[in-house]
Amino acid sequence: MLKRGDVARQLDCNIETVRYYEGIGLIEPPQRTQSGHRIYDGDDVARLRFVLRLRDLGFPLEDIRALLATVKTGDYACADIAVIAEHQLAEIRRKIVDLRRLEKTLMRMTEQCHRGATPDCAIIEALS
Amino acid sequence: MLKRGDVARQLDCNIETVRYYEGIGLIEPPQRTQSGHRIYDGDDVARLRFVLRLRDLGFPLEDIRALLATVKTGDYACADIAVIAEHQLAEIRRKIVDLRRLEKTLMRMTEQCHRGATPDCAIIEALS
DNA sequence: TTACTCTCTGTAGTCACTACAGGTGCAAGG
DNA sequence: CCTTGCACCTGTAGTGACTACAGAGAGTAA
Repeated sequence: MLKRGDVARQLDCNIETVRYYEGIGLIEPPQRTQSGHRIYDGDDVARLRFVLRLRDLGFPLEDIRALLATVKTGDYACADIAVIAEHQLAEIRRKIVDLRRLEKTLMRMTEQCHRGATPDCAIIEALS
Repeated sequence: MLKRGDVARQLDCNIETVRYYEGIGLIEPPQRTQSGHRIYDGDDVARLRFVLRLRDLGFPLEDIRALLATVKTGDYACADIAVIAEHQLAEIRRKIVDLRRLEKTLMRMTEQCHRGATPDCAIIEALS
């Protein structure tokens, strides 16, 4: 039986994030002590870890919520999950493509720069 | 002389963004008509385009603000600009590395999945 | 004149947290 | 037993970079 701070330490997330996820209904409210302190059992921790792993894979919280709901019913096909995961994979690849384009542009710009002590800068030129 | 909507169309940005940038002091307030409508001249548009290009390169607005202030004084060395640009380049590369790691993880997970009609899913397994 | 579009203002909502203020609970040291 | 200090409780506000909306005034074409 862990308290909120213990859980946060164990899963390496911010203590406030745990309360936030409960507030928006992403995880179930845990048991409380008589004085009102939250106490988390092994299942609570496992469910939060599941959420955090998806988050760390870049899934938006709404997608995580939907995935949780699907998994909870048990009424889903493995193929459905694969579709969701591949959608997320496509999102990530799109972002990589975007960033690589930015990287190229910035690289070209910095290469042009003679790094002088005067304000006639190729970078500023390129932006104007 | 263009109105706000014209500027937004010309620079392909949201009309509200123009007002927002004025509100946070990122661009100077333009002239107004007698009735209070904003009117933008060529210089106004050029300055906004400069800001939008930096934004599209992923610079945070605060960095753009600082860059604008520096360029405005004219008292800067080309080398300083190069440092800022290379810092941003490093940021972008860091993000690419992060995303490529996520991509690999998700790829491995989806490859494991047999895409069946039952709920015994390798992806869910991997997350639990 | 009427109808329609554009602009004006201020404010609230988005996402995913994060930080803070002001108060209670709990556990260990003296 | 008392105090000290940390962990926890609640609600709320702030972050970044917009985006959307409500309600009112301005401009234009038929």
